Amino acid sequence: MEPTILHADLDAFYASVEQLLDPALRGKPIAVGGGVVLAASYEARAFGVRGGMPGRRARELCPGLIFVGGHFADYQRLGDAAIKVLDDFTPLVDEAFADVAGCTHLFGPPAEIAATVRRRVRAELGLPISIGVARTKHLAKIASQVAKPDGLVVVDPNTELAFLHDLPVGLMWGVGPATKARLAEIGIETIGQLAKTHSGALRRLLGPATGEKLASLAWNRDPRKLETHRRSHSAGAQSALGRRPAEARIFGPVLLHLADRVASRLRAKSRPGRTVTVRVRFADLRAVTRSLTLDQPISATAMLAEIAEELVRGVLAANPREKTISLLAISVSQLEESAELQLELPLGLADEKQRPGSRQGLARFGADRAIDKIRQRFGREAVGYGAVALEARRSVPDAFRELAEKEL
DNA sequence: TCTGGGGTCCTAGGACCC
DNA sequence: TCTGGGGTCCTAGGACCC
Repeated sequence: MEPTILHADLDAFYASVEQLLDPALRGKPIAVGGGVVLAASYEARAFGVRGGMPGRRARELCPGLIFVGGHFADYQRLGDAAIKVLDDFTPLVDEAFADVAGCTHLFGPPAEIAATVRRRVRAELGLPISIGVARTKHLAKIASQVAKPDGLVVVDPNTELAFLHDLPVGLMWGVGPATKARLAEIGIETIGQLAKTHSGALRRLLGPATGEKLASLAWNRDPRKLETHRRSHSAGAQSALGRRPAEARIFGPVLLHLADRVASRLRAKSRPGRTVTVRVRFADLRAVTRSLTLDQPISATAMLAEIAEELVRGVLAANPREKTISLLAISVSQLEESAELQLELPLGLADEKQRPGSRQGLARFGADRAIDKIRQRFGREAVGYGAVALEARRSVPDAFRELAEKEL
């Protein structure tokens, strides 16, 4: 069987865009971000600079490092444009994967299609992109990592295991820092060593699900298909706060802003949810979550904010020694597939704690609808809750947040 | 002057029902 | 009355991915 699955990955994406926009940055070590590195150019990576690293640490590693602000709208535009190039070949596109099995009669063998995609992205967008081609998603993904930077790797179906087994386990799907460390403890560094380990031992070491999954991935027996229409199961928002007192005057406005972000997305897609989860991170980065599942789904901003605030108060009451918070998050899950107008009414609170009178409920529903409409016409910033107080403290622009949002 | 933001999946214990 | 088992839902925490 021919390898027909492509995985395309833009190299050091944000950093490459910055070097595209400003030729003076080309060939130089740059980092996108400030307090934390969101992306580093290959020149910076050579010094050990990595995404997610505190800016200060990055500067220590690479004294000449240039920080750039971040053109988030351009990342969005160019990322979409790259996916669009894949779309020109096949409708079977799932994130950065594409299955070209059905279009080789039009465009030639997969390797040729991959080469064309790379040429076009370079010519039309000015960006380097690496592509892996294989029979399975997992192998294609690994091949694209091996192809970096700016390369193409096609995995011959006859030598799949030979290709896979020489590589480090860290390249596998599902192997992050924790699993990698656990495997290292029993002497496993390569995918080949993992493959030769008894699956019972893996299950005991990593749990039944992870053990089973890694064993099947290591033997390339993971027939996962491309999914073109996945729906989200949750929607959330979070905000890092630095170090702030754990007081209502601080967390109240933040929660209102987060609730607004989440609830307006739920309303836009008519997908209210039943479970509200908050996450509170303390000064020492220890995080605690607390959740509540309602009888009825909700998508009203004020309702979500009130429930979230109750949950946060519960967390703080249970951790009386914590006086400082460093992050707050709200997530809504158990999303309903469809929402009639009825369900939008905030009558969902199951218990006696706070059931808003129906007049108040209707008024709030009207307020949400009015805000949604104004934003549709004039943009997100035109009107909102508590946004003014937050503007100065926000560590990351909303444009960056929107980049990470998935379609609900 | 230590660590961004939006998601998914897995695990494990307890409640509750049959 | 005591004991056993399975299924489902909820909650909390952790690991991982993009």
